[in-house]
Amino acid sequence: MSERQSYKTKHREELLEYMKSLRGTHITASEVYDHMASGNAKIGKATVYRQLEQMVERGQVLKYVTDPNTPACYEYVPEGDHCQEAVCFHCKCEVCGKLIHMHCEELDEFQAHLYNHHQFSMDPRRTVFYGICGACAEKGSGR
Amino acid sequence: MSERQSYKTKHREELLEYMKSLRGTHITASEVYDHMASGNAKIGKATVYRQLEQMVERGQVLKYVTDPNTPACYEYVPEGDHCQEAVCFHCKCEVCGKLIHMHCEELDEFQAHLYNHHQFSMDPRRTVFYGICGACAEKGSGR
DNA sequence: TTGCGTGCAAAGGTTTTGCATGGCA
DNA sequence: TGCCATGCAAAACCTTTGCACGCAA
Repeated sequence: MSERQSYKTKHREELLEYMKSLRGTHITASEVYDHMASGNAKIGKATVYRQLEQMVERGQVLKYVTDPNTPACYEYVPEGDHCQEAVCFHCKCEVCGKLIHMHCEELDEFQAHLYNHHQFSMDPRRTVFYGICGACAEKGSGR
Repeated sequence: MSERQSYKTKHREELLEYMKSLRGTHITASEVYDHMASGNAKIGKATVYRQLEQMVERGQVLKYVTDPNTPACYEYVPEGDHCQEAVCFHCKCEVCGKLIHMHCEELDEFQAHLYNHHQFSMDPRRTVFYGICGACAEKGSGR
């Protein structure tokens, strides 16, 4: 299986640069598109999707899918962090739909526990915790 | 937070019965719809989606989402495995597709941590941990 | 010159929703 | 009687695709 050729274009660089600048956060394709449109460099929506897809294939960017009817989120993977290093976890609020970033020791510990006691290697890049975020819980309680 | 009422209808029973019969396998909403249509009981597509959604809310069925452009998959959770009292979590092996049920203290603690420190109430009925099970990891290591 | 990259608009496919009607309790 | 369930079709949504042109190598 031969890798497909790829050219180094201005758009590719700009997009990757933007993704890098968001280090530690995720973003949807639409948001990327909007951002690029608001700047001086206007990039078509299809191109955004195509470039993002390529970045995912190269492992430069992670893609999170939560629901079929919700836009996918993309996140830049810092150079050194490739593979197992500390990756972010995500929580998805079922009320407001927000995808929340998370990074904490307890999670790492729990992951280790899963591996040591249950022989299960959880993949944080695929796993999303569903539930209700604090803000929505507050509003909802007064329902 | 009050649970919403729900009636016991013929369609609900038939759908749940069908999901049960698929024990150990997942299926898409469309496939469920097609199956029901081929039988004598014709059930509307919207109803299939709505019932499946309710089953997910009750923890009777798990929902898997892979890609935004791919239909979601549903899988029945065997009775014995979803315990009423203690909450049950699920791990899904991405290699063999096996659904693993578990509940352990560490998990409960982690859930509590999420709530206390991140104000996030995780819903174990909707959350699925993706990863690789012990058996597959062993086989895979010789890759 | 070759073949990937790009833009636009249209297509594609799944899931949701509106609304009137039917059925459970 | 009061709600929930259902069906149908239309709507909504994100994402992909077709095609002609531009640009990297």
